[in-house]
Amino acid sequence: MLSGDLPPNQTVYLRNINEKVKKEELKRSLYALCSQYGRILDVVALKTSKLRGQAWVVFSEITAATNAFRGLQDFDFYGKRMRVQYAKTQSDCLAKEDGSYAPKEKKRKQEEKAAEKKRQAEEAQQSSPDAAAQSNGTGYQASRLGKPSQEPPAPPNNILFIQNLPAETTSMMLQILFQQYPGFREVRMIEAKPGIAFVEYEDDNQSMVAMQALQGFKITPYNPMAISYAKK
DNA sequence: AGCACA
Repeated sequence: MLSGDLPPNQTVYLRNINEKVKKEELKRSLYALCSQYGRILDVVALKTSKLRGQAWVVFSEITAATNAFRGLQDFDFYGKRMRVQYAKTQSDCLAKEDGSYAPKEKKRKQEEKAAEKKRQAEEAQQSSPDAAAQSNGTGYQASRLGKPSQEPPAPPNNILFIQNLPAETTSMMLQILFQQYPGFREVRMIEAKPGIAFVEYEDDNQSMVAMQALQGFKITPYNPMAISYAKK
């Protein structure tokens, strides 16, 4: 009897994750990696002593979870072989959808405290007169894809040029995605130029395969990546 | 290995 054979669940439980990865980066990398298998509703990761090295990824469809279960078994993630199981229970974000969510007694007090804190923070916001003016209301900056260029796109070659990446993107996150395709060599990012990256493959065919696979791929819900060939 | 929902 293997420990891993729980019944299928919309949520996959991941373990044997490199514990050095920071929580926010971990969530983003998992979001990026797991989005290949379907729409993700939530990623949960905690770094408490009992829960570090583990994460839950909640899919909108059980079939997506099943594909992730198969596709990511033993996936090399930050240098460790990730293990995938189905979650034992339903995720809260799904219970909230179908109305069956009942907060656990344990947490009630903490939540009340958090709500109180939030209220106070909002009050503080309102007393700052130009807080609203600093935001464009969309929650993120207008994307800077650069001026529509007159020049024709660069011809196919072994280096991909990636644009429209969210500012939080790290080269490790891109490596996790792009190294899944054969011939991967390296990711290069430029400190002074957020939102773009170069990904090199051994040859033109391999870069094309990766481009087709990841064109428009969303690392976060609002940033479909735009992949073209690098100018040489 | 460890199954949560900061």
